Amino acid sequence: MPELPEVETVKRGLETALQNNSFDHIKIYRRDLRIPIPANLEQRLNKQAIKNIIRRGKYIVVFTQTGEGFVLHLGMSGRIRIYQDKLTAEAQARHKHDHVIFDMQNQQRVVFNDPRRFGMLYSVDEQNWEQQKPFSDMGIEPLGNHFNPAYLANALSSKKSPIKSALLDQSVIAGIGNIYACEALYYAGIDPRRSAHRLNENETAKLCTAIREVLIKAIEAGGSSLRDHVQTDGSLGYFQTQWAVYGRQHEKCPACHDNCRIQRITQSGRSTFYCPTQQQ
DNA sequence: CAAAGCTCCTGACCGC
DNA sequence: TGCGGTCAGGAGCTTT
Repeated sequence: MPELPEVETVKRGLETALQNNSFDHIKIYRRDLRIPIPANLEQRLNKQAIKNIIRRGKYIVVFTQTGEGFVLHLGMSGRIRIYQDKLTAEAQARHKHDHVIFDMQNQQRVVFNDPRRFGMLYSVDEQNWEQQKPFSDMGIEPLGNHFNPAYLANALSSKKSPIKSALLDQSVIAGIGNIYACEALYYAGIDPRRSAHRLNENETAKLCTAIREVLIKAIEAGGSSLRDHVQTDGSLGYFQTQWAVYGRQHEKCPACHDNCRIQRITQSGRSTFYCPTQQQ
C-alpha cells in the first residue's frame, strides 16, 4: 500500500537510476490501468534525457529536458524494479503483471509491475503542471516547510467528518493513506472517531508533530531496504514491523496495560485501528 | 458544498 | 488439493 513514505522511497530509487540518463526504448505490454496509458507515451519520451523527478503526495512526476513529462501513481499494488544491466538473465525475466519496461541509454532497465492495475501512468506537460489535476486539488506536503498547526487547524475547520477520514482526504494533506493515518492518530493520542473540526489547538499541534514524525521514521525504514539499485521489491521497507496499531487488532499497544486492547473499526469503508485507552 | 457509497482489480487467506 | 467467499485499499465518480 504505497503511501507517502513508500512513494518517496521509490522516487529516490528512480532518481538514482535515471539522473543523467535518457530513455532508449520503452515497451508497454498493457495499457488498461486505472486510466489507459496514452497511446503516444513511448513516442513522446523516446530518446529524451531526464531532467528531474518530483514526488507530490503519492504521485511521482518525471520531466525530460524538453519539458515532456509523465505522472506515475502506484495505486495499491504498483511496484518498480530497477536493474543495472538489462542484459542479465534477471533483468530479462518477465514477471506476471509487468506492464511497462523503460530501457535506458546506459543499459539500465526500469520495470513497472502492477497486479491490481489501480496504478496510473500518463503524460503531463511541465508548464503549469501543479495547476493541473490532480495536483491543483491537492493539500500541502506534510514534510514541507509550510505544514504547521495553523495550516492543519484551518484545513480541518470545515471538516465535520471523523478526523481519520479527514486525514485520508488528499485535499487536506497530500500523501497520507490508511496506515499512516492510523499511526499518526495513535501517536497524537486522538480518537479517530472525533470530528475533525472539533480538535483543539493543543491536539492539532500534537497531530501535526505526529504526522511528520511517523512519516520521517517510515521513510528512514523504507530507505534501509534500498540497496545499490532500488531494491524496490516495492514493499514497505522494514517499517511494517514498527506499526504501533495498524493490523494489530486485539494486541496491546506499545503503551498499553494488561486490560487494554487495540480495536478495529470501519470508517468510510476502511479499517481503522486504535487504542481506546491512549486515544481520547 | 461536504460526505458517504460504490467501483475498479488480483492475490492472500480462510474454512471446508 | 482445490474451490468459493471475503478482504485489502487509492482515487474518481455518483448519490445523498
